[in-house]
Amino acid sequence: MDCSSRIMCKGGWLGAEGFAWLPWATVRFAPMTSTLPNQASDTSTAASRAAVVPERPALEGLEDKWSAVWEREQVYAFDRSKTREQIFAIDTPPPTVSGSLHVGSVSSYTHTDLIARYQRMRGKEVFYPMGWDDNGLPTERRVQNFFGVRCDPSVPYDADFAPPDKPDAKRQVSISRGNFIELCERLTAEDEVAFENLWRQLGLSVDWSHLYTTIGGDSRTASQRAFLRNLERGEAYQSEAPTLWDVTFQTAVAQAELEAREYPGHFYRVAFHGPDGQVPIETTRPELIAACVALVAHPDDGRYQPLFGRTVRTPIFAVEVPVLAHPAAEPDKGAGIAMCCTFGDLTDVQWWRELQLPVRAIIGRDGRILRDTPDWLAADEAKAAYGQLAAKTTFSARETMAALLGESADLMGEPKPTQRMANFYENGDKPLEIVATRQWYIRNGGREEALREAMLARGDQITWVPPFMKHRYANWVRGLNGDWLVSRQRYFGVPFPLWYALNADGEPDYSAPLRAREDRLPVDPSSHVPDGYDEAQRGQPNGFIGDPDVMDTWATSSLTPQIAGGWERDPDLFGRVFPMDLCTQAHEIIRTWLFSRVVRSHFEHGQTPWTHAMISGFVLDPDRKKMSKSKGNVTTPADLLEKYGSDAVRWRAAMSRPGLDSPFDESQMKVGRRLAIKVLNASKFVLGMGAARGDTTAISHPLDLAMVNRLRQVVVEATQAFDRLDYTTALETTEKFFWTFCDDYVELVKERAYGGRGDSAADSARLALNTGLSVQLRLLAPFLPFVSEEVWSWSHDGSIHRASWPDVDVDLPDVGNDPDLLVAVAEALAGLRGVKSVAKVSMRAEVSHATIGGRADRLALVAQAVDDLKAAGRIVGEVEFVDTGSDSITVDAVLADST
RNA sequence: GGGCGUAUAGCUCAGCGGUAGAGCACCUCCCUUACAAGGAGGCGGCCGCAGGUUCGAUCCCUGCUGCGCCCACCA
Repeated sequence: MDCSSRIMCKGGWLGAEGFAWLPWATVRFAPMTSTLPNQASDTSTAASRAAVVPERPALEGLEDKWSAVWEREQVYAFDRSKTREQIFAIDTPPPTVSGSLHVGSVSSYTHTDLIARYQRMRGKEVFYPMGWDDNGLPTERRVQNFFGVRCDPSVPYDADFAPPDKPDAKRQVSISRGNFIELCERLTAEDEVAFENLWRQLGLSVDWSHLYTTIGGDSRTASQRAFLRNLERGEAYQSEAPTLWDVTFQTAVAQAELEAREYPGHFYRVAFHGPDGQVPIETTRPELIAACVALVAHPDDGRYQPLFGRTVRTPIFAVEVPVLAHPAAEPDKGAGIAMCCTFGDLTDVQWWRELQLPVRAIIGRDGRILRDTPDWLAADEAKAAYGQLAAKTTFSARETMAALLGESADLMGEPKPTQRMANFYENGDKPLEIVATRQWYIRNGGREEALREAMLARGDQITWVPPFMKHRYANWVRGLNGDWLVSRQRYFGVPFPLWYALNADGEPDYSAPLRAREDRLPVDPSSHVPDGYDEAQRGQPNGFIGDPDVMDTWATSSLTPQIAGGWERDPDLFGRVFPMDLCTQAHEIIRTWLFSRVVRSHFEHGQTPWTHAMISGFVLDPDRKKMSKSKGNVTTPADLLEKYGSDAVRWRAAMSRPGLDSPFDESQMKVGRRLAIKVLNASKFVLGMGAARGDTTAISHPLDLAMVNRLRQVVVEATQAFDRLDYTTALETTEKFFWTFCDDYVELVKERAYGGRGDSAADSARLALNTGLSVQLRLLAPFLPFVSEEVWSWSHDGSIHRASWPDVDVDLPDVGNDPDLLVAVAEALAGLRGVKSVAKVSMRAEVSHATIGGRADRLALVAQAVDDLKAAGRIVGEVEFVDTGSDSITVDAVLADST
């Protein structure tokens, strides 16, 4: 070995005995345990198979290559022979198929996959199914236009049906619900292929044999069974009540699907006619004056107290309505007295209910003013005025009313423009109306304190990541103002498994629904017949009709753990995966998907559906606005994956922590790509270094031992981070070490590994390099599944994704060496580089004399690896150590050229 | 209006009672036999504002302010 350099000592602290234990004299590490681990032998064979390392490794093509291999070898197949304790089960959101996947989806699903891959390498059998949410309105609309058909539930199923050759949007063919669903399935199947391909390209380690769709048979069966049981236990009920109604889709919608948006309008100051003169009110909806049932003011409002208990006459229609007191009226809003109509808003509903007012509805399900003149309008002038409104949309009826009020001098002053917030269906573009209809509800705590508390308690049983997301859940549950409205007046959804008997007059008896038997599910009540009836009795007096409605899409997706887990369909499987370990999703659907699953699981199983909920943030556009298709600021993920590689995009996703929104920044993708390329090149170097003799016990050089010990710390930290679902810290810890490994450690040991200082010294370096690489590849595998698999394949037969997660007791000998040795030597090397950089010379420039300053104990560490430092720093002359007492290592160097 | 989060370098973000950190960007230099799709070095901060606790506060407490999200808000 090269001992030609003299170690000089100024302070006298570095006596000859200080080097007695230097590693080339004595090997100092704990002996390996008798059971030599697999990975240790792997690393020793790794170098010998280096012939397969490609000459110029590249990222291009790795996605196609490895996703095909993973599929062929069923690397991610779930082994259902494992017990519940050995299994890690994940409930992941089924993407809406008729939408499109965006970078936010890619980010969020990657987060799930990181955990899945980590748990799999930790030895868990991971149950990671995927679903497609193809059940819902967007699909319906698309199918109608694409095929030129419309669903008519009264039409019987036609097994030989074929869609029109030339779709005619204006003359859509009426088809049965069964046929309509078949067309929906046919169209969504194409989208689902594209979705699956994208997920495979992204590297999601899903077991595709467990794929489900929310409109598929298993989902229909599970949805109907769960509903029937809710009904049986009294958790589901029907009610005829004012309901939020979307006039475009002509369906009821639930509280969870509302979105408040700004909506332009005007305040109209309108005179009602009181016994003592005019009573002005302010309204934004004068078209509802015909539906007015009362005026309401606050009980303490002195202005209106004289009117309480008396009546006033409505303008134009001359209907006498009472003036009533209710605390929900706000004196400082508008005129302080409001007209209560059936129904203009939810406050109207409250007044109507609590003041026991009559129903005077004038808006139909199509959002237009009812055609027939209501019977409460008696005066001829009133009937004439109504005739001008009938069949108009609310918008044009409002204009007509304003004109009429102007003519009758009941409009006081000019209407004042205003921006008000109005409730919209989240997928709709017109404000919701309120229409009294018969609907199905599932209890969710919105009306019962005890159930609400139970749901809050369920929230407490879940471990939330990040923890503050629990507030979102609690906030929502506390703010519920009614039960969950689950029926929709639509077709492409799961039908209610119910029929209603018709009496002699052909009127349905809603009080005693005819229920489908569980063993006949799934049923379509428009095609199937209830027990005891035959098809000929459908719609006939004393016969039956099917329930025409379908369930809310969330009524199905609220059962994804049950659907994916085989509830009642495959009890053996269900017993192994439920309750699940993890649910992952974005924060926007805590109120819908997450909460509704808790509700269903609470009723059916008496527990939460999973133990942990990991909530992703959004990917925002560069201006920190939420990305949305309507804004046109969506970046398509396929292009990104193509341009930078999936590993790079996954890296970017992994850098955003759970629950935190993160702006999209394409330059970040380059950073991830650089890491992936670095993995290729560093691996090529290490594996191309040649064979090393022995196992990890032959690692003997102090620098190598320090690297190994530092890596032990990294493994512990990354593992602890992953265990608390903090994948970002796991990545940062690993990556930071990896760059040090490449930039400092590899550079320091390069010459020695090439054999420049003898076989024993070379073996130590090569073994440490191989061990270090093996461990780091496995630490990186969840993040960079493609490049890590590629590199692993150069020296292994099996998949890295089924290799074991690094274990300090198995992979890395505990050598009791100070990990700071690597840090201190790297600082010294950086100092040498700094000198050269300032002198603007090549890093290859030789150094004739170097003076290294620092605290004595750290200098002693540097001294142990001074041979490698001299090689890497091209120091041809002496190295002098000076005790400066400072924590940091400083370097002065004389360049050979300038001496 | 209620709730939650957030405010640190030009950008994206760590840190968190003890002398301010990383990556990107920018500037300078270097073709070095794993990697020029590289490498090395450097410039760059009233750690939002104001109080308080403390020997000491970017960190803990209080109050403001900005930004974001969720909820409520249709007279």
